[in-house]
Amino acid sequence: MSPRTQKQFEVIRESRRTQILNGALDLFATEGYGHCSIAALANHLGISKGLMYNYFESKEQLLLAIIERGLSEIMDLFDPDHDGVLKSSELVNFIRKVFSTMRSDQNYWIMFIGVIIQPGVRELLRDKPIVHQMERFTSMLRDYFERKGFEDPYLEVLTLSAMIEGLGMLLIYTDPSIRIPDEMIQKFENRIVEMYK
Amino acid sequence: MSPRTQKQFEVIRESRRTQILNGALDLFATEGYGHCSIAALANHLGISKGLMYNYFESKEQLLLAIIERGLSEIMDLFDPDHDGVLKSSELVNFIRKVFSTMRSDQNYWIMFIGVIIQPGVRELLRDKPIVHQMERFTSMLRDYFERKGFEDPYLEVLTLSAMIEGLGMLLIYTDPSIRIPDEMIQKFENRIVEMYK
Amino acid sequence: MSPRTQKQFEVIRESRRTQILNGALDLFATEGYGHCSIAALANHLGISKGLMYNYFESKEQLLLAIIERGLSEIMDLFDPDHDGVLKSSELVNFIRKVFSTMRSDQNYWIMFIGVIIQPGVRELLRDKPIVHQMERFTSMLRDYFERKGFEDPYLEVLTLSAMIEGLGMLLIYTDPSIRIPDEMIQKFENRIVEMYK
Amino acid sequence: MSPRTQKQFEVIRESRRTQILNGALDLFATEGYGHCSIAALANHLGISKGLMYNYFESKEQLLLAIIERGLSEIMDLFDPDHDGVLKSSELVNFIRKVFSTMRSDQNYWIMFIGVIIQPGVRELLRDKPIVHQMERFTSMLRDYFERKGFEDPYLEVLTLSAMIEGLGMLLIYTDPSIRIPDEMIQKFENRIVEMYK
DNA sequence: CATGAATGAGAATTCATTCAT
DNA sequence: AATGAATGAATTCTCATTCAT
Repeated sequence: MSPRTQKQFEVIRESRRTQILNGALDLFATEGYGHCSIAALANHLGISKGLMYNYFESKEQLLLAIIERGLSEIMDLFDPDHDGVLKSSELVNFIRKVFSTMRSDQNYWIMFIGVIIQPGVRELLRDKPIVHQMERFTSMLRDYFERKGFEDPYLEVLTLSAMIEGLGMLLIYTDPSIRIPDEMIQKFENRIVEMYK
Repeated sequence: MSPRTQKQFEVIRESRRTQILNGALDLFATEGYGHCSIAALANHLGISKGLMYNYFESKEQLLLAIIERGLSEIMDLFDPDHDGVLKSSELVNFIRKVFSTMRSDQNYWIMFIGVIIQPGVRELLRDKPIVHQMERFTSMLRDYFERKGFEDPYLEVLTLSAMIEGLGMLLIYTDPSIRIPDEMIQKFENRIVEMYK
Repeated sequence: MSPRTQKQFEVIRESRRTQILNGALDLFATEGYGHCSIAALANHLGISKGLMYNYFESKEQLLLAIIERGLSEIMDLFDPDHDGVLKSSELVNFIRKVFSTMRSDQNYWIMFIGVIIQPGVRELLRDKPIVHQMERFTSMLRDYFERKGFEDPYLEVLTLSAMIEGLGMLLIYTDPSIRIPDEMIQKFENRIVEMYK
Repeated sequence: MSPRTQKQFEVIRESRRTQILNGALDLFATEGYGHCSIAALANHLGISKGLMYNYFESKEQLLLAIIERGLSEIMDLFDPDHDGVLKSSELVNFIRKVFSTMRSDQNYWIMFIGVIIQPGVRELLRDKPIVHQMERFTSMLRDYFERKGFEDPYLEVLTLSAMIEGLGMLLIYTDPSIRIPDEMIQKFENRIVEMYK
């Protein structure tokens, strides 16, 4: 009967926030951000429409939160010891993890890519801390290729990034009925690892 | 003022259709398909809302027409002599043209990719003739790599496709203020040409 | 069967606009701006909800348009020959007309006063041409009292304005069951006319 | 830490109630009753939304309490010895106090007038004791003018009331940048006092 | 062929109020 | 007494589409 403590409220908020974030990712990924209404989201989550606005300012801010969290998760796969220097094993590990994630969470990637290239989304992201982390990603990669003795490190950054992104795209719009076989993805992954390990 | 002939009507219709298609691509690319209303489109084109429906069944069908035309244009870069066999010079030409288009029409690519990965769009495209052409593209490429003696032709199809798509993605979401330099894109292009010519 | 001309469309728009303006004034006055929904307004007018947005950007802009039109009408009672100089007969006429309007359109005044003193409304009105006209009103009145030889013309502007406004207020919140008798309003009106004719 | 006595509880409740009343007046006056949410109010007060409902049945009842308190305060300026008879000095005092309050608490008047003329508010007030007090105010004033030998006492009630209300209105909607000078208000006040002292 | 007024089905959002703790 | 998460009804606003002219 005693009132909830500050702590209790925080726990409730945090878990609810996560629940909404996950549910929204789910729905946005399968139905598309544009076609998914707040009503549908609330329904999917079993909560009221209003509650979402208790946690996020708008549908757009909710999307932004999803993107930020997603990018953070990718960045966390990178430079796990946070020493600012990329080791060969760390890069290999990163590549392997990214590929396995792409294989297992395709809907996630569809939504993710579909969303981050929307006009307007980049503007929303600008000045978010996550963007600076991504720049750090690029520069660490460049240093790595420099140390490895590649002739044009930046070209390699470009090549590696493009190959990863590109496979993501292929996975997305290749017709499900003629799915790219998993062992082919493995080969592709191995090729990249061989090139840059 | 003699009445227009059948022929004249067709010319008028065709040019109007093209005008709408171009204007819609413009606007969808810069504003995003979802954020762009028919009213805004009509305004942008200097025509009435009703007229659009005179040429396209719905906003969705308009989008579809844009995509089909876009894919056709890409396919037309390919196998120009339509003999079903890809020559080395044809492939090189194709790669060069794709890259130069990507450099000059970035908004087009942003919209294009943003649109084709929307959930629902792939369903719309299914069974459209253009999709069969794209499958033809893949199989011709595979044949080409086979003739060239590559160990795993399909892996090369994957690699080439991924590298092109991937660069497209990078161009799209790289912050404009730190644009990828054109000579770097050239180097990347050259690398691909060297790999597969 | 021929398409409507530009002129025809203008006629339609103007008459519709007026209809909406009148209906909204009606409803805002009797129900109160805050308690009157767009749905109720559309219903009252026998039009769709959406149509109102075809004519006014928002509920707030509709309100603004009502106020502007209302103020214009009052200003039009003033200085009818537009020579910038107020004649005694013109002032008397103005006072008489204002009082008769207040008597006959009480709901209008209730809404009008209720609305123009809302926080935020003054900001909306700022820079509208009508405000400049109102300043012209004050300065013409002051000139008039100066010519008439009043010791402190501005004090008379204040007194006259306050008496008119004040009666408006009294009419508004006096309990309808003990209505101020019309002949009392007449006496009040005569007193003002005597003071300033 | 002995348990609080009944008395202590009452003191706490009363001070909380006053705090809420003052804060609500503040916010309603500056933001407008309609635009001010309970959440905003709670935030402004540093209390929870729920607590407000512990003291007032609803937002509407809170508004009513503010109005009643405000009217009471004005009435208390009147007939201070509660003998039911208005003395000349009492009337002068009343006028002086009303004017000084209007000068110092303009936001209060803006909200107050803005609120009491809302459609629906008069209905809320009906049958409240405060309304009877206001009628008593009118009748005492009338008696006063009768004793003073005015030809038409009710006309003077009307005139005095209108002049006070009217100045209130002028203060409210006169553009702040061209504020009515305080000495002009003084002159206006003196004029009224001279008329009716 | 061309127009734009009109519709109406939803969409996002707000917010007074409740209630478990 | 006090909290704030949760609700849900109401509200503003959007926009693809129709249709009379």
